[in-house]
Amino acid sequence: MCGSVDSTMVGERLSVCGWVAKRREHGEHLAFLDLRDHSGIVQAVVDGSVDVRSEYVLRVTGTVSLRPEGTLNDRLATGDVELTDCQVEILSTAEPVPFQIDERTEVDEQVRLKYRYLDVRRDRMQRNLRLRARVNSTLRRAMERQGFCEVETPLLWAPTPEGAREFVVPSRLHPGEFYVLPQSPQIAKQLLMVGGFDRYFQIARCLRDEDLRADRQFEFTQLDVEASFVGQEDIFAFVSEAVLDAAEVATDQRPGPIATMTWAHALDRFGTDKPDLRFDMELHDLSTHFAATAVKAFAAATVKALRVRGGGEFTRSRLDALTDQAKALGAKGLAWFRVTPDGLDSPLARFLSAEETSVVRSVDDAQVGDLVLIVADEYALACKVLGALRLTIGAPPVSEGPHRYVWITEFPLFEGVDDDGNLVSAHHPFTMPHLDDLDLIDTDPLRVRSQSYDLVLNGWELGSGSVRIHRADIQSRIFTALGISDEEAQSRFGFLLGAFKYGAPPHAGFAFGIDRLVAILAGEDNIREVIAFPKTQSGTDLMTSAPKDITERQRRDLRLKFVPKV
RNA sequence: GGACCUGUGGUGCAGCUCGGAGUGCACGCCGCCCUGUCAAGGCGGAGGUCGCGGGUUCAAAUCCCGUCAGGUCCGCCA
Repeated sequence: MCGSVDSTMVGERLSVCGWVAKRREHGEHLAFLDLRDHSGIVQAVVDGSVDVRSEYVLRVTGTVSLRPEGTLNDRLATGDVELTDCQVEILSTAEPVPFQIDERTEVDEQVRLKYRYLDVRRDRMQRNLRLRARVNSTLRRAMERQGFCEVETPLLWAPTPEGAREFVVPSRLHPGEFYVLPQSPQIAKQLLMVGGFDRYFQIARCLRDEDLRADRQFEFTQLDVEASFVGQEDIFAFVSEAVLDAAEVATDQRPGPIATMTWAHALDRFGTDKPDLRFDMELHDLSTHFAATAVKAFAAATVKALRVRGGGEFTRSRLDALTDQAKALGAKGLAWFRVTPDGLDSPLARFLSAEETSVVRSVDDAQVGDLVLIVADEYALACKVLGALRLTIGAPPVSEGPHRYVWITEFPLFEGVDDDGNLVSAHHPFTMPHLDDLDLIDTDPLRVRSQSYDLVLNGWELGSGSVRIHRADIQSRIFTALGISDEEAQSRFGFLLGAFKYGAPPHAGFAFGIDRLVAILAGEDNIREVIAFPKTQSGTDLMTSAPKDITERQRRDLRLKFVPKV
């Protein structure tokens, strides 16, 4: 390979294949070719008459030689040698490429995606995709070492109208009926538990027809895990082992044990269930100090504050931008206070009582030159808004700083109520409630904690899991709470409930997004950078032009008719 | 469904506030020169629907409206 030619091979006659990265001509009798493959670049010395251009594919047969004194290139791994007396065989010619296959200029992503096969020829994508391959194999080995068995599950599954929107696949043999592509192998893996595969895993493709984001594609890959006769702590141990192995492979450093934090703490201290722990800036609750305030802006259930070190320097326009962000997230406004030697500098300062001034003045040990931001609102909204401002102000780029993993535990079982007044599962309907909270299901359901958990890395949710319900009586109480009748439960999940009648072991599991893990390990802030052929934000593929029309014949077979939007 | 940012030779940018001839820079491409370069160098050259449509104006890359594409985010993602 190009990159592995070195001085130990001097004198050897060898053939290397690769692409012409660069040609440097020096007249009739001398030219240098940089021959590139994924391993690196090697220089071949050829006659000036050799007519090759950038990105031609060559087989160069030459003698490995030490470069003459004074011509070594220490910026090239193979810079002390070169190939001489070369025979050049052109395996393929190439037209000028739409962008250069090097790292010198950032190319617009639209162009990169259209010519993705050229983009992946570049070093960045080579590195990222090869890192991903190593992470995959590391995860697989870690799971096998821990006694897990890899089982594949179907891509063509039955519709379960619950949760994420599914991709639908029309059936040819059963016109008018449909398969769906799985949002995750959730139910399949629980059936495998019933089937006696007490330790299952799979590197599984999941598909969700929801809007795309920097960290979300229609199709993504999860390390999917489920085990019987185990609890939350066991799952943490299994998954931590795999994740830390992968991190070690990627960074040559094994992170320490992964800490845990309850959902309630994460929300309270960081304003989110996926805290970025690379920096401190915690939220502080001032509600009790403002319980009887005369300041209208602070008359709310919750008053939360964030101290910004050095934020006294923020310009008025930056404060306005933060205020706009707060409002966009639903806050009525954003109160800011500059801490100065003379007290608080703020439009609201003169309305505060002496005691309130002193509370604000000393939030989180604020010093002169700091800024204090305050949001007063319902608890959840105040947390969400200040949590977002915390990230805007303090979060380093994804590619910077340490990797801070954390387990978030004790999520609420229900996250709210839908339009019909029924409770909605926070995770999924098979999540085991916290056993201490069973009695709250009927009396105060929103306070029921669940035995579910997330794994978070640098503010990104890597994945989630839970202890599952294996007892019919508890499952039935949950369905009742969710407003799912017996009949409905039977028609939606009948095969699972049926399976549970024949000896369901207690089980628990987890699944995390490999795309997201690899992106962060690669220092990328976007999972498209670790996916060979990703979709755009509007779900198109700029290379293949998918989605596209199908043929009349295909439509006929499927008995599909397109109804235009009116 | 919504907010914001971006769109100028093949690529990356500048030009846009404050309208005045498609102006400039770097890379690439083509031709010629060059026997030790490696971001090679020198000389010359080609290459444009300023995303698209409309409007304002004597005049639009520039201002206004609409639209398309890409991105970031909100909603959405059990």
